[in-house]
Amino acid sequence: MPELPEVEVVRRGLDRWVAGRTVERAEVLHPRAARRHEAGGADLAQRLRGRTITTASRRGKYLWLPLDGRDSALVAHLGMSGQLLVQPAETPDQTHLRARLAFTDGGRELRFVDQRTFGGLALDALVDDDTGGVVPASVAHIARDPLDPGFDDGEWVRRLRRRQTGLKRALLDQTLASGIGNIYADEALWRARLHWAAPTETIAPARARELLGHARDVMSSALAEGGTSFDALYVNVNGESGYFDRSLAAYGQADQPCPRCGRPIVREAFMNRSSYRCPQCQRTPRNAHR
DNA sequence: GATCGGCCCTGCCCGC
DNA sequence: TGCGGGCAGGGCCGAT
Repeated sequence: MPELPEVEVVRRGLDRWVAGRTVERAEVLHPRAARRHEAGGADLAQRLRGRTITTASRRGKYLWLPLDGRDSALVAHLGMSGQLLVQPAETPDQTHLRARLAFTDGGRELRFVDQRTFGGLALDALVDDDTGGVVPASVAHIARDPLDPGFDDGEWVRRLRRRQTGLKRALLDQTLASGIGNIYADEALWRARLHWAAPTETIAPARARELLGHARDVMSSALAEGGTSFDALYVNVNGESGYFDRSLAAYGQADQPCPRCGRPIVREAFMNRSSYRCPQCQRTPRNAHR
């Protein structure tokens, strides 16, 4: 899904449905699901047995479930197609079921389902990061996200302007600000009337702050609507989809009229993916970083 | 050190 | 109807 709003929807579901529960049995059904756990899937499953999940945390697109003792956590990343579902044990196995946790209370299972296997699970030590937070070691390089109360807007602007690249690359860089992916980058740039290739090094600080504000606003709005879903792949822990796709102005809107000026939105190749923009509102800058 | 392209996967949709 | 190519919301790794 999974950009910040969608991952936060999942985090809230996990906090409600699995916090306080003790793992009776864990199974890892596909090796790629545990490839970030160095000792492998069997080791991961064995180490989870008997551990109690205390809460559900998130930074950017990373989720983690701190375990009793609070010195380690089960880390999850959904990748492009991952789902964490809380379902009755009698629910038939999904085609792409990659891992399963059953709990001592005999209630609903936690399932990791992932078609494309870009996502994964790992057990990791919790460490202090350099911004005063406690995160899994494998997440320590990820910046705080714009919805995090500890996010430093001024520092983001300074670091952005030290980069020599295009605005969208910088928005997607999870070590600068986390949680923003292809959808919300395009939506924030559209709202700010900025081109994806506009240079980071010459953007006025006030314009940069504006762009950050739009990124924050668009992700907050998406979160309020349960996230963005184009199809059944992107769901909360109960398998339900969000509604924000109805509010997208640019992303995925090729040939549709720009909601501001009416010019057709264009799709352009970008980093082996796509970028969508309005050719009128988001003019190509002279010194673009292609 | 910073930046960027390639690549890891599966499935769906479209055009031929 | 069948097949091949392109594309999909991410991030790590290695080359430059």
